Amino acid sequence: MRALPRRFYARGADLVAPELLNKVLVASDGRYARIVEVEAYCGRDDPAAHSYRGPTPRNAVMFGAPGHLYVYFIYGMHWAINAVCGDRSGHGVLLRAAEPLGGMGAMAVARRTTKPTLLASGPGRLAQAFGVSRDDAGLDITRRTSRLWIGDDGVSPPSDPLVTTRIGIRQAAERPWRFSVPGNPHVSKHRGLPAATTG
DNA sequence: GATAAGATTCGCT
DNA sequence: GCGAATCTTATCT
Repeated sequence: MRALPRRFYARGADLVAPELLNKVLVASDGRYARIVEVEAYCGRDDPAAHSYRGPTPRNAVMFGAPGHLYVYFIYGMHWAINAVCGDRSGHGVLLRAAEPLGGMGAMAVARRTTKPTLLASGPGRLAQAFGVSRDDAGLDITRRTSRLWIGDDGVSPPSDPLVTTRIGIRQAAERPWRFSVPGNPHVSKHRGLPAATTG
């Protein structure tokens, strides 16, 4: 499996996000899973983005080179994983859910459940399944030598991704920036509103 | 230095 | 469906 090149990430998060569907998140210990649900956060154009008000110590990595990992801690108990996108402009794609393909034993231990659809269906669950924490902030996900990276195993993104509004935000909640693989049972159960279609 | 809110999950009803 | 758990960060004073 090849790693996605840095130029893949060097576009707006809203463009990168749907193309990350069906790509594979790989950990160096053998855990890997197919990405089935993502959300785009578009920097200074996006009131819901952590980077909306400019660089801070927490979000600094989002204003660095694309193809790195932005990791944050939320609600006092959950970690979340983002791929930094764009051109040092604060863009990122939140990885919300994945379908486990390998290393499910380690994921089950980390998650304290063996049910496949509970291993990585949700941003907090996905991070926990992969053992992600502050230590992984800033990882270069374009390199196969990194503890975590994103690869392409030849499966194309869906030609008709399900496009809805994002989950759990209050600002700019109406923007159609959540993308998922239609019908995949590992997509998180939260309901976004259907995005307006162009016909 | 204090406070409020947060890109969530889980268990109980 | 609802609320607790739990702590970091940003934004005040």
